[in-house]
Formats: sequence, C-alpha cells, structure tokens
Amino acid sequence: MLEEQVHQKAVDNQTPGATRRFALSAPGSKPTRTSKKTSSLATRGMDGKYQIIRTPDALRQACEHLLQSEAHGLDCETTDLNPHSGRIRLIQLSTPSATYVIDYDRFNRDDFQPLKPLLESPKPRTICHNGKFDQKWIKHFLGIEIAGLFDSQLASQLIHYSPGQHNLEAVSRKYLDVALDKSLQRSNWEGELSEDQITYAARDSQVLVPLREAMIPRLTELGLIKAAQLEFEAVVALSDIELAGIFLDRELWQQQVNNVSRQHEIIARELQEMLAEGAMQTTLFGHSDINLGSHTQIADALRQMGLPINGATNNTVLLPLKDQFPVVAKLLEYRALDKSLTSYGQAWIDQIHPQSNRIFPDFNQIGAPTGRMSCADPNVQQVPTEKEYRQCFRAPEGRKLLICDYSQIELRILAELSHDRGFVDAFRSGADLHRTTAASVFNVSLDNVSKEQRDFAKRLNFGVVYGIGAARFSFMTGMPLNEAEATLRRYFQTYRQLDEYLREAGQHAVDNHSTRTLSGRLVQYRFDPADREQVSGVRRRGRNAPIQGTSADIIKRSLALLHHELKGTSARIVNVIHDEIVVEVDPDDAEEIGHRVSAKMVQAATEYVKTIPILAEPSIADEWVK
DNA sequence: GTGAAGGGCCAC
DNA sequence: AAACGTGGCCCTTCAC
Repeated sequence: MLEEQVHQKAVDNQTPGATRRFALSAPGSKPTRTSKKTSSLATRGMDGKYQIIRTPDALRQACEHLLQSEAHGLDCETTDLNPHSGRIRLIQLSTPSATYVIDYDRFNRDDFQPLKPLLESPKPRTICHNGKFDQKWIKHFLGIEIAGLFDSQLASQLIHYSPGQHNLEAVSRKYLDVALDKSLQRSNWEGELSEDQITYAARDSQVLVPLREAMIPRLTELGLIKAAQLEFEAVVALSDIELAGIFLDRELWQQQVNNVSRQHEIIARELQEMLAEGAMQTTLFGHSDINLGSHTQIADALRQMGLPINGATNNTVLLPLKDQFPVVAKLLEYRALDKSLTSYGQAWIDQIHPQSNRIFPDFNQIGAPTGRMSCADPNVQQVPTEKEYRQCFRAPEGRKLLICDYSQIELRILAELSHDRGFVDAFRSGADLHRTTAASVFNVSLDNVSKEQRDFAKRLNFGVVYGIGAARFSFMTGMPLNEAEATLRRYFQTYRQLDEYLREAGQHAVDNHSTRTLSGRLVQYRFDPADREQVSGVRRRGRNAPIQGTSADIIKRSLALLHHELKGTSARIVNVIHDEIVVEVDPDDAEEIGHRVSAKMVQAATEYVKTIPILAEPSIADEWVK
C-alpha cells in the first residue's frame, strides 16, 4: 500500500453490541478540555476544543452555523475500515470558529437530514483528508453524497507525489507546521470514548480548513487547480465502486483452484525428477527435493545441467531455451501453475464476503506518479485474462455486466499530442493503424501485409509508447539487431512528427525535471543530471507519462460523469481497469445504459483529446469476458 | 518473528 | 540480460 492507512480508524479488538456512551458528563456541555494550549493553535482554531452534539436540536443549530462558513472540515471516526462490517462512532465538522463532534449513536438516520444540504451542495466546500473513506461511511449510513469536496490528501499527492508522505500527520506538519498526535488513531473506538480520543478526533477535523487555505496557493502556483478538480470530482464515484464491491463466484473459482492444484502437484513432481536426474543427484535411496520456489536453487540446478544460466531465470531467459531443454519447458509450465495457485488461489476466496458473495478491493486514486489508479486487497486490475478466471467475475442472479473499454486510447492520445500526420489520418479514416504501419515500415502494399508484419507493427506501435529501443524490439520479435534498428529507423521516418514529439517530450522532462498530462497534472522527477542512466530513465518516463497520465485523467473524468449519469438507475460501477469500466445492471436496462456509458466515456475523452475520434465499445455479458 | 530487498510475473 | 512505461502479489533470502 502506498500510505500507511491514512485514515486507519480500525479498532484493535472489536466488541460488537456495545451500547455504552461517552464518559462525558453533561449533555451539550461546552468544550472542557484542550490537549495543548498554545495561543497560535487557538487563534487558528486548532486547539482541540469542541462542542459535543447529542440532540437533533443541537445538530440543526450546528449545521446552520456551518452553512455560514465558506468551508468546513469533515472527518469520521469508525469502528472498522469497512462500512459493511463496522459503524460510525463520531462525525466531526469544523470551521475556524467552531468544532462539532457528533455522537453518532445518539441519532436516528432521519435526524441527520440537516447534514444533507450542508454536504450535498458544492458550497460550502467540504474538506476531507482521504475523502473516499469518509464518503463511503456517510453514503452507506446516511445516504449523503459530498458535492463540493476538497481532498487534502489528493491535493498533497498532486503537489508532490512522494509515496508514504501523505497521511494527515505528515501533511499537517508540512503545510501548517502543526504536530498531530496520531497515537489514538488505532485506539479502540468501539466502547466508551475517552476525552483524549474525542479531542484527538476534534483536532483531526480542525486542521482541514487551514490545510485547504495553505494548499490552494500551492495548487495555483503549480497550475494544478484543474487537475485537483478532476481528482476531487472522481472521489464519490470511486467510493461507490468500493461500496458496491464485485461479485465473485466462489464455487467456480474454487473449481479452478482445484484444477490448477492437481496439475501443480503433478508438474512439480515431474520437474523435481528432471532436475534431480539432470544434476545426477539421484541416489539408491532417492533424491532430495530442491525448493522450486528458490531462484538460486533453480539456477544452480540448471547450471549443473549445462544450461547457459547466469543470474536470472526469468521468462525472457528461459523462453529461448525451452525447445532445446525439456527441463526448461517443464519449469515454465510449473511457474505458470505456481503463479496461478499462489496469486490467484485461496486468498481470493478468503476475501469473498459470505452474505453478498462480493469482494471489496481498495482503490488508490493516485496510485502512480502519472496519476494512474492502483488497486489492492485484492487487485482486481490484474485478474488473468484467461476465461477460467474472468468468468468467475459474473453478474449475480438477475443482473448483467456491462463492459465498456476505450479502443487504443493511449495511441489516440499519442496522436493528439504529436499531431503526427500518419497517426492522425489513420485514426480519422478508421483505418487499421497496425496494418498501415506495417505497410510503410516493411514497404509493402496494404493488401500484402502479412500477419507477421502486422504483428511486428503492432508491437512497435505499442512499444513506442514506452520508449522501446532496438535491442528490446530485436529481442521480443526475434529479429536480428541490425534489422531491428533499421525497422525502428523506418518507423520513425514514417512517423516523423511522432519521432519529433517523443524526443521533445523526453527532453522536456529532463530539462524541467517534470512533465504534464493534458489535465495539467504535474509529474515530477528527482534525478542526478550527471548520471546518464538516470537521465535516460527520466527521458523514457517523460515520453510515457503524458500518454499514460492523460489516459488516467480521462478514465477519472469518465467516472465522475458516469456517477451522475447513472444516478437513479439500476446500474452500479463495479470495476475500473485503466481504460475499461465494468458496470452491473438490470437486464432490461443493459442496452440503454450501455449506450449511455459509452457516450459518457467518449465525452470524457473528448474533453482532452479534441482532434482524434474516440471509440468506447459497450458489451453486455453474463461474465467478465470480452 | 518481522521487514526490506530481490526476483519473478499478473494486469493495462 | 536488455535502453519498455505504471502498478500489486507471492516467494525466498537475509538482516535485525
């Protein structure tokens, strides 16, 4: 995980059913206690003083006061990380002049109505740190959606992406020079709460308004307001995705695990025998197994068998040897099965929620410096494409899946950025880009492009997005190096403006130590300009980042648009995989929703890619199989 | 025991 | 092995 659970509010031991109340005395009592009485903190409204809210009347009055301010901080303390298994304990709302700590258990759901206009209108702004977390709880328990969110965690990541440095404590220290004591973050929020705990909760919400004030000038200076808005508007959608979870067919997955497990056992035994035999370790009494998961033992064994192995034993090294050496073929077979069994095995079943048969992954909205999202526990962005796995992600009874993905979005972004005539024309005419590329690079007519030539061209087109070199292209195609070099030369002669753009993009990143996506998102690089290897690394990343990052901008914009588009329908977004969105929907609505999803995805992309046609094809299915 | 690092491999 | 970008997950190895 990128951050050590920024809003880790889980409890160490849960005692469900606890009905005890706060250990505070008089209801509605005025602030009684402050943690650290420094006047500067007091004047800035960060002294830990609070008003506890326990009656509907007091809540109404608090909301009236909050409506007067331009912005308020919002924070929740909960008994768990997961809204499906925990409950809200406190809701803190804070302006520079007052902090309200709402004792959640004292209220019925209806009592929270006054919060609705406060949070659901874009003004006043609602400031959260990791708003996805708070939004999930507020939505799940109160049905409220935050409209005017400012997320200080996302803002911090936009200003300077440095993994692990974006929790509230670090951000408060950096922007406000305020030391937050987070020792109570993981304390028990289940039973009676101590005054220290409540003061801690109050202070967490008190830093939010000052944080926004400190961050807006930075965002403005760095030209990040638009990117920030994009991020903030995607939060509600991502919250809903996490709340929805995704259906996973336990029996089907188990069946697949069993199949793989059987194969794994057989192949492991055969591999052991081949390795032992080859290494002549067999004795009259049998041989001792080596650890097939140990790279060093595998490498040693293969070397003893006379294979040209230096250090690595990965796929690229082994693949060329597999026809000549049966043991290598067996090892590759074993590795594939082992990967399946370990990475896509029991762990996934353990994650399935017993009542709903759904899994609830964590999305990291800015999971990469380019702005790409990442996902974990489990990572539903890396499910093997094989049908055996994808079919386990099926629509539950009485529902359909709607899968919509962009067609070649990164290459279209590259066409937009480079204005390359060949790329632009191909996309505008709807021609097969890879075939067109092959015809030019291999100097044949369009009709005479062979399957192999088209395949080479396809690898090239995708490779340039990553800054591929001749050596790599030669290796992956089996083309001799000099031929690969010549092919790359012809490629960039064909696409002159592409070549020019990519060179400039790389150099720009090196010169400026940064680059940008089309939303204005800043991607920064720290490196030593005297280190040639680092420089070429930055050059490659600088070519890729605007493309990959703009693609991330686009999918986030899609999520924001779709969230509003699908409101009040039977559709729920259940997964997002970089250029693909998976929606669960009632069968009767599937077709219509499909058109709407596609239209919104196209609209989102068109906001950034203005000169190249965009395609997003919806398909309706029972399983997550394209 | 725990955690970091290295190696390998899954996705887009 | 690699001068092909971005992640997360699993395993082993090794240090503390």
